[in-house]
Amino acid sequence: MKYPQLKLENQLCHRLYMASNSVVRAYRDALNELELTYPQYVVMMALWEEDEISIAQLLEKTAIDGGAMTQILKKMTDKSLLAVVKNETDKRKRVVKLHKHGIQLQQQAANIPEQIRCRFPSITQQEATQLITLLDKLNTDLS
Amino acid sequence: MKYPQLKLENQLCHRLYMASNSVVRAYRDALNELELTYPQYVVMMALWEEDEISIAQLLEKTAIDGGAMTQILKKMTDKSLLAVVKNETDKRKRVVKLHKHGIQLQQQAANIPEQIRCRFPSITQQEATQLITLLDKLNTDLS
DNA sequence: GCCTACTATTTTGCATGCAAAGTAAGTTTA
DNA sequence: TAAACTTACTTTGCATGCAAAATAGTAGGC
Repeated sequence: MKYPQLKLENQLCHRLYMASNSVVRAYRDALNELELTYPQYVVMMALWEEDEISIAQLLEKTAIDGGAMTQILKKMTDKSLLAVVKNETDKRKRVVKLHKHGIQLQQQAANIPEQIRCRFPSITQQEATQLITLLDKLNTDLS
Repeated sequence: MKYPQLKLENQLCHRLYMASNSVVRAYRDALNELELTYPQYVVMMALWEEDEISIAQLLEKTAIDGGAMTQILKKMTDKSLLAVVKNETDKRKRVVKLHKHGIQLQQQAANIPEQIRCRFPSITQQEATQLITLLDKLNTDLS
């Protein structure tokens, strides 16, 4: 082959692409029970950590696309998981606030991380930590 | 926090989600010059390695969704990068074959890997290899 | 050869991811 | 203070990713 650097086998990025898709797919069954998609689950995790934050803060924490976030919050509002309320101080800003149902969902979600963890038994705890460290480096470079 | 396992900070999967999106975004400028999207580029890489393979083989190599692949090949056909031809032996199968333009594009793509590599300077070559190894493990577990 | 099962691919409907344009409100500048 | 910016979101149009159903076409079992 003329250009070995173009072989799929040598592409770190293609590995990431596959891994990300596989992982999100792996969540599907567990999340279906909560009637959440993966991005919606990420939004919930962000809000369980800190409720009543602005949409900008939510975008920052989740790294979800802004355009998509509008739609995601709309759907989650329809499901009564949360509400998006105006900020009187600065009317451009909007604050996201969990509803009762959204708060209660945390308990049902508590066992999901463990469930997913079982899906990649070949990865040791040390390797998982290593992966996180390396991906954080990558994400810092690309942000 | 009641459930530390739900903290975003502890989510390997969220790191993957961010990294995959960031990396695909990083390709955009370089790929725009070739008028390719990232999945389309992956298809090209697969075909540059081995031309005239069936759609099933292409799906296997690229890990792209089957439903999406139909659309992707349609667009690439419109751009005269390739053709999808019937297999006379087994009429269910279809074979993907690069056109002249698609073959020539490889040369223009040759410098893309290097360009992308420059976007994450914090990652050493050794760490990149390590990442690939770990992601392969993960992908094997999830496949 | 006929019916059933299986395979390869496409289609459909929904949920993002993304760039770019649009909107509304707050801030800065001349 | 009015025009020019900037901020915080929302909207739009396009390209997937995904599950599930629909379409051929092929292979097996009787």
